[in-house]
Amino acid sequence: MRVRFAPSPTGRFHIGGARTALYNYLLARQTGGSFVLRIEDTDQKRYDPTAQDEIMDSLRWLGLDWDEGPDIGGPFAPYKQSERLLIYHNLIEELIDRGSAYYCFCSPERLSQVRNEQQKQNLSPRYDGYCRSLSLQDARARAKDGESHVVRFKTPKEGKTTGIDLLRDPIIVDNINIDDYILLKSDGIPVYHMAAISDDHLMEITHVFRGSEWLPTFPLHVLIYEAFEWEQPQWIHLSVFLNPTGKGKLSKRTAMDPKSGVKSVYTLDLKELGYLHEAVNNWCALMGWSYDDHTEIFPMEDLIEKFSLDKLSSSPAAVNFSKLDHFNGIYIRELPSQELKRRILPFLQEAGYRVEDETLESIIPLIRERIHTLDEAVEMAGFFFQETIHPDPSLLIGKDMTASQSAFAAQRVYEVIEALPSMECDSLENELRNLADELNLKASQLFGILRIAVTGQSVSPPLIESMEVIGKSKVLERIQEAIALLSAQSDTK
RNA sequence: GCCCCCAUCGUCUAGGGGACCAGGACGCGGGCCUUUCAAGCCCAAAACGGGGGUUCGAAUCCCCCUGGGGGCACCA
Repeated sequence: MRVRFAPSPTGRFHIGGARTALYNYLLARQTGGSFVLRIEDTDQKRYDPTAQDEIMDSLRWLGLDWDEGPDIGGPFAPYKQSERLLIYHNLIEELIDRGSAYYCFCSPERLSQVRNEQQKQNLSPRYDGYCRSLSLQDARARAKDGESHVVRFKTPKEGKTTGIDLLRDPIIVDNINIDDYILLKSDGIPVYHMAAISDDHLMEITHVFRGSEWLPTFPLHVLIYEAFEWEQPQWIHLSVFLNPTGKGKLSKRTAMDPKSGVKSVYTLDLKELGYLHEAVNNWCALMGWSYDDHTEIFPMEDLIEKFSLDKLSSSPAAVNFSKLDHFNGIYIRELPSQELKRRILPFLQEAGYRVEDETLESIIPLIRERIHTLDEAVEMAGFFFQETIHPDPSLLIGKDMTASQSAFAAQRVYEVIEALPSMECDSLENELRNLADELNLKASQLFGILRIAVTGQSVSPPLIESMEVIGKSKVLERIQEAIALLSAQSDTK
């Protein structure tokens, strides 16, 4: 089995592409086949020189390594279409010789004029066949003379064409509805219809995954295969991703709207947002594919083992980022500590913290259940690394307490901790609970004051364990500061 | 306008004529646990778009309608 992922380097790499690449990869790895990366850069106008790197970086991040591609070569090199122009030219010559394609000298102006008139009459815009019956000899001569021209496919005017897609019923279209599409542009570069079809054949691709936006031109592609008398691959047209509401194709516009819940549609952004590639793969896989009526967690090995074409869905899927968050939380909780540490580190460093390995190591168990994305570690655990924190003074006042009562409690905590031989958390907790009893406070009242004093946050990792990590002197320092802040407040209660 | 595709809870989905007064998951609501927040556990609400057929029997098959999506470039 040979599959290929064939993106165009025209912009940023989005999650729809990630899913298509994933399915290709899964099939290749499951069957021991080959996964080919091919760059379809036949559009010189939309070409983005940074795009190929982003495609490859994204695939690498996701762990979707390819067996043949522009960077590593392979038996069917080159893998960039711009480097295969000669191949297409020869094939187009062959197609002309076979009577399935013809030169067309119509100017863009004439073409748009024809289109306009057709639209005015409510007809489908279609090439009117002006050059279709030019004598081949004359046309060749004109082309050789340098007259600007394209080459068009000579679509049969009668009959029907049937496309077989693995996910749906046969798609049968009247040939009269298929345009004489341009195969070769006047700049000598082929369009997708020519290049992709040729390469899939030449590279011996057995299964083609592509977006459902190709369904309308699917019959044309079948016709091209027939014209060359080539054997067709298995076709799988994947449905598009929809906006979270299920209305409209997922777009970067949606991602701009915070209400949509769409953090970004770009794969590499997801990495920056603190998502694990394991979760992204799992999430993508399940939009359009399912295994059974209850299994949802599929690490890559399981995906490779269990993926199957017959469980693919043909209906479009709305993306749901809260589900991604859910998956991400699960994978974060299951990641080995060393690995989680390694992945969180860059986010803390990015936030400007100097992170000692040992500190981070002891923090991991305190935060791993509390974060859904890696970047949340910054917010959750920043206080461990800050030299000083700046708690909101009003939050330092305990529940149903006055400022001076709170200050007194804090003072007593200070004394208790100062007297303690170590910050070992079992004994620390014991001491503090005893103190709460002694002060006639609920544990939650005392811990509340302390939490704000030590972490600066009303939501934090477990307090006692956090204090143990922060260390005695720094904890005492922060309590001291809290007492000062409390003493400066009047008892308004 | 023309062509093509799709249709089960808000969302992702299971379902392949009787096993379905439709199952799982996210989210939402409630509860338990609890030093906050999570995590975990438990409970609840929530769907077969409509109409015709076929059949003893339809979420499942067929047709129509509706809705949604995609396409109609010298883009992919």
